[in-house]
Amino acid sequence: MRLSKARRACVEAMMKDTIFDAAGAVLEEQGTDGLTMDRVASKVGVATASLYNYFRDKNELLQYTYNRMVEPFFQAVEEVVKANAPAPHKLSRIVQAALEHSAKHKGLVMLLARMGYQPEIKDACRPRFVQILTTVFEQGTKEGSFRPLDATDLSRMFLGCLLEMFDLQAGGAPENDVKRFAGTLIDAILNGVHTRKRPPRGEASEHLSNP
Amino acid sequence: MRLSKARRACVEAMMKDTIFDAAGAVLEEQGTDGLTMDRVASKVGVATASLYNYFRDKNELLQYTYNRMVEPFFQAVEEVVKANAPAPHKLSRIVQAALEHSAKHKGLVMLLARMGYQPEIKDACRPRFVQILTTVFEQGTKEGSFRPLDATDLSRMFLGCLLEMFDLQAGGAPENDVKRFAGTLIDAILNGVHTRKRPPRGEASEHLSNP
Amino acid sequence: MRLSKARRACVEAMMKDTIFDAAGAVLEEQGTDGLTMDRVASKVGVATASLYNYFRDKNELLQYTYNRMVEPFFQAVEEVVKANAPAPHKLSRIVQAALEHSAKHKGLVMLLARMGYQPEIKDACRPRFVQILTTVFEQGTKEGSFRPLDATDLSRMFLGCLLEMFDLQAGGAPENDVKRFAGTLIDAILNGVHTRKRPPRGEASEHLSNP
Amino acid sequence: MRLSKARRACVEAMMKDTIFDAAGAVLEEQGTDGLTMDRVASKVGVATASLYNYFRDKNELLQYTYNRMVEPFFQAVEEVVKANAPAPHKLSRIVQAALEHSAKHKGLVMLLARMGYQPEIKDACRPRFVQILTTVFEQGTKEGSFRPLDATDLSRMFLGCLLEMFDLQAGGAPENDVKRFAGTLIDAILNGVHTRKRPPRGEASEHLSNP
DNA sequence: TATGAATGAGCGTTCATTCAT
DNA sequence: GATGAATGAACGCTCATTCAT
Repeated sequence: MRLSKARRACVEAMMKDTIFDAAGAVLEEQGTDGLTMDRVASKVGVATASLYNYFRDKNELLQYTYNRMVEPFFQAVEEVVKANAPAPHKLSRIVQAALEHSAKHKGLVMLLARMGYQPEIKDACRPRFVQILTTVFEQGTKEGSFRPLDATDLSRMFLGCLLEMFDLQAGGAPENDVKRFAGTLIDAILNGVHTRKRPPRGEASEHLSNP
Repeated sequence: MRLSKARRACVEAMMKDTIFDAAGAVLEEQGTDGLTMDRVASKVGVATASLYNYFRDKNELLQYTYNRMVEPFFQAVEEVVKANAPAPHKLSRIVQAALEHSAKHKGLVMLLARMGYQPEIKDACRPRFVQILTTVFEQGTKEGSFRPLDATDLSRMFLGCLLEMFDLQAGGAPENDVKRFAGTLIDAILNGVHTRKRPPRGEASEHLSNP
Repeated sequence: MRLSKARRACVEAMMKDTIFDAAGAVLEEQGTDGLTMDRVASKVGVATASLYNYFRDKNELLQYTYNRMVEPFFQAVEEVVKANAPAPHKLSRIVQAALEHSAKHKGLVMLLARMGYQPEIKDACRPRFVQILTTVFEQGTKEGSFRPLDATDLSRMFLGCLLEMFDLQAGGAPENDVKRFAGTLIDAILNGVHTRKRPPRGEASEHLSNP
Repeated sequence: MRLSKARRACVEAMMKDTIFDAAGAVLEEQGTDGLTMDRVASKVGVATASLYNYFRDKNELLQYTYNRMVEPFFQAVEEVVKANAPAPHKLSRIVQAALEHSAKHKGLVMLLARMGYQPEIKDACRPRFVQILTTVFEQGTKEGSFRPLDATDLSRMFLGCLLEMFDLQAGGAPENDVKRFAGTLIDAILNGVHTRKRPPRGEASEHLSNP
């Protein structure tokens, strides 16, 4: 009986696994809008109603799926962040992690590329990712290697750039293009696009005057 | 008969205008997902079926609407680009234009914030915008004020950052936050986040080594 | 064009008629719980979705159907009530009207027999009917032919008895039984069940003492 | 083995008890339509499937539940009926019993108020109650205190009136209104609504002439 | 006996699209 | 060209019931 309970939980977890896989597959094949309960169920090989034994409603299934799909990537990123390394290095490691994970899972890419617009995905992924990135930018500022810009703003920018990278990948761009983009991204974010003779001093404000 | 033909075209254009306005209004009121043919038609004051006299299907209507909706913004951007000014200046002017236009038209923001994921919107807006930006980055490189990075990559990055700005706005962030983000964006893109003692030289590549 | 508009309205009204008939038929055959949109549509011979061109949702269709179903009966009752006649006479005329209408329309009977419990039906029918009856009882009291009892209470009682009569009919009781019930009902309500030697004087209160 | 059989029966009876309680609770909380097998099972604390070891199907469970729920009320009524008292007195005692029991158990009221329409409830409760009432009216006639009207018809009328009282209660009417209704009910049924100078003699028949 | 799991049948509703007039 | 009407194909979700363990 004690064992039985554990086994039940295990079986349930496995079923959730299966559903997750199916949802991922449907996501890859049909896109975010094509992710219907019917399709997931049919991919799993069960009746649609059965899904409701594991998830209260579609939204719960989505949350779970999205979370699990990005979880490995987020863990990789968090590992990078926790490591003992200078902030700039961490940034490029994060880009690299993104590159690796998205190369493996097309679904993840489609998901992240759409992180910007679907409420369910945003709620599931965005705040966490922004926060992770923020710690890196704050670290960089503390270290003295980053200028004292708003860390949240920088995180969002960085996220926006990463999403573009995912979009590039989702659009079927050749691997080399994506890698080059990753390189440009890191370089530009860290060093700026300006050619530089001397350190900058509030140059931006002279460009962006208020109307 | 020739005249009649012209008049036909004129009337058709006017009707398209009206439909466009209606679609914009629906977009603002109901959001991207609420943009149904029924609602557009009812906003126009015609029968739903009538829309199909002007657009083959919903997608065509969307393409048209999205294109026209971003047109003023794109024109403003293109004006900036055509002007005689250094590239860095143009970039901040573009951000400013984005800020102004999105402040005026809620629909535009919702639209652009979703440029990242909806195929219809992407197809309608993205290539053109990327191309416009590319000319600016290429100009900067020619001028010698920008480092010789891949202009397309930079454009995408910049676009990604702008989309984040739109998302911020679409999410209801206070105006000040959005403006601060705009400032950070320009500053970071131009000057990089690094504190700098000496000019950079391929520093990124040492961070982003291939696995 | 003017004509066309009128014709449109007419056609729509006819369709509502048809739907009404179908709903009535389904009601008779399948009962209140069996009254689904699918069944109504299939009875009409149109697609389920088509019903939504005439009614916003199921509830609206129900309201309309219920109202129209009881309307002839209510009108007959109201005619009785408006007539120049003593209240007791009106009561028996109302019973008679109920008898006649329910004999014709089995659906009406099922409907009214269930007036007591389904919110949609209650809302559609009950208040109006109670109010009509109330005026009769008030008239009786004013005339001096009815004792000064609470008119609303009496209306409810009377309604309760009528519903029983409908239930009898809905249950398939032979016509004679129903007629006998009608007679008993009127007799008992008007004269009471007590054998009487002397006029009553608050006799009820001595029976119904508060706990 | 004989003992085991008895114990089995006992355990089964206890389980039925528990299910009954749960069903009653669900009924009170969720209403007649909310009475699903899932909810009952979860209230009991067993799996839904387990309910089917005690009841063949939902209907059987409902029959059992409804019967047991009204049992105390019916017993009180039967006690009144069996007592040595004049029929009129018994009627008001029955109303009083109804008042008391329904005041205690919201579920009972919801149940009885719907006795008029739900087949399961009707089958479970109605025939028995009508029969009980019939004996009272027959007694009254034998005693000479009731006029020789059809006892079954009177029972149905009386039942109809009681259901209205329950409906009043179920609708949330203030206690005073319900009590007043009870008083009016007894008074009107016993003495009629007519003001009376002389004993009635088949007056109703002159009102209700056949068409 | 108890139950976790599965499921078929059904429901109300939405929406892009078509077609005869 | 305009449109009222119709519709098929989905979709998310519920629930009584079954069955292997």
